[in-house]
Amino acid sequence: MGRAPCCDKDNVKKGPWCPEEDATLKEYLKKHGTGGNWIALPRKAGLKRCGKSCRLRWLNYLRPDIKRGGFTEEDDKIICTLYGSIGSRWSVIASQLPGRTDNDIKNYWNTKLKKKLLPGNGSCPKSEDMSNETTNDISHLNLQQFWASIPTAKTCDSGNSACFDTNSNALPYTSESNVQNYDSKGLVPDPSQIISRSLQVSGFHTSGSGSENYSKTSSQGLSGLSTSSTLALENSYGLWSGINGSVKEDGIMHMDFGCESHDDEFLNGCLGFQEDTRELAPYFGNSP
DNA sequence: AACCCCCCCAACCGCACCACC
DNA sequence: CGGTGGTGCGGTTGGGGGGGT
Repeated sequence: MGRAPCCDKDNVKKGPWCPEEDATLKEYLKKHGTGGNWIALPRKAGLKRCGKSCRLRWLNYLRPDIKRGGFTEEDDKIICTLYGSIGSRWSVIASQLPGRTDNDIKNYWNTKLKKKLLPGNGSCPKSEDMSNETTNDISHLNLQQFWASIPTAKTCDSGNSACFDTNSNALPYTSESNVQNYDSKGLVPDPSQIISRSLQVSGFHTSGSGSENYSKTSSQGLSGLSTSSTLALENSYGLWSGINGSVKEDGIMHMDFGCESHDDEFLNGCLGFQEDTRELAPYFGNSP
């Protein structure tokens, strides 16, 4: 038996909002706020709308600080980079673009950016474009917020390490095969390639000998770093922009973010593919 | 001018998660 | 600890507008 609907669907208006409804909702929220209950809000405000609909209308359209249209190249890059890292987690991506809504970004991606990413089309920031900007400079992003959004860690059976359950969408790294098309600096030309069960990363520069690696779990925060933990990104795409890296004796591929931290050195981290856990692991620690 | 097609985006839907009891 | 209600999120849809013929 399914759960009860959130509202009486027969008695709520659906479809486009009229200016009067917008005004009513705005006026009510201005006077009373949400009162912590969107479900009850339309009744109190005298609107024949579902609470969810009111919430959506406010968040995506009526909110005063909203920014509409006019995506810049910089916005494109941020969206592309984050989509490559975390997939379609629009709310997280939106959190990096003040004034943008997840719905707006989702629409923008589906109608514009996705097309740019198709092979042979690309004007979305590709490897060459982005490599001109030293390394992938995403230092302006709120990385603490970004990583905090990644799902809760679970323990996995690889010694004392913790890994993140990716619900099958982890990058399919396998140790037994090794032919894939990741570019050290740019987009994977066709995301569907990631489905193949092999991986080869090329074009990395050599770095110094290994040092202790650090990683974080989403519940730890950057201050609670521990050794030997791994993190699998919940995504199915590879989009590595300007990342440098190297494979070292320990079987871990160390990939330098090139991120600069505003407040703490840990953000000079690296990404690693760890053989024993078969997980993509971003390590936060001193770059090797 | 009329028709058609395509694109954009606002809005809906259903599910997952979380807090509370 | 399980049930319930509210919230948040991502996928999808469909109406409307604009451009092309």
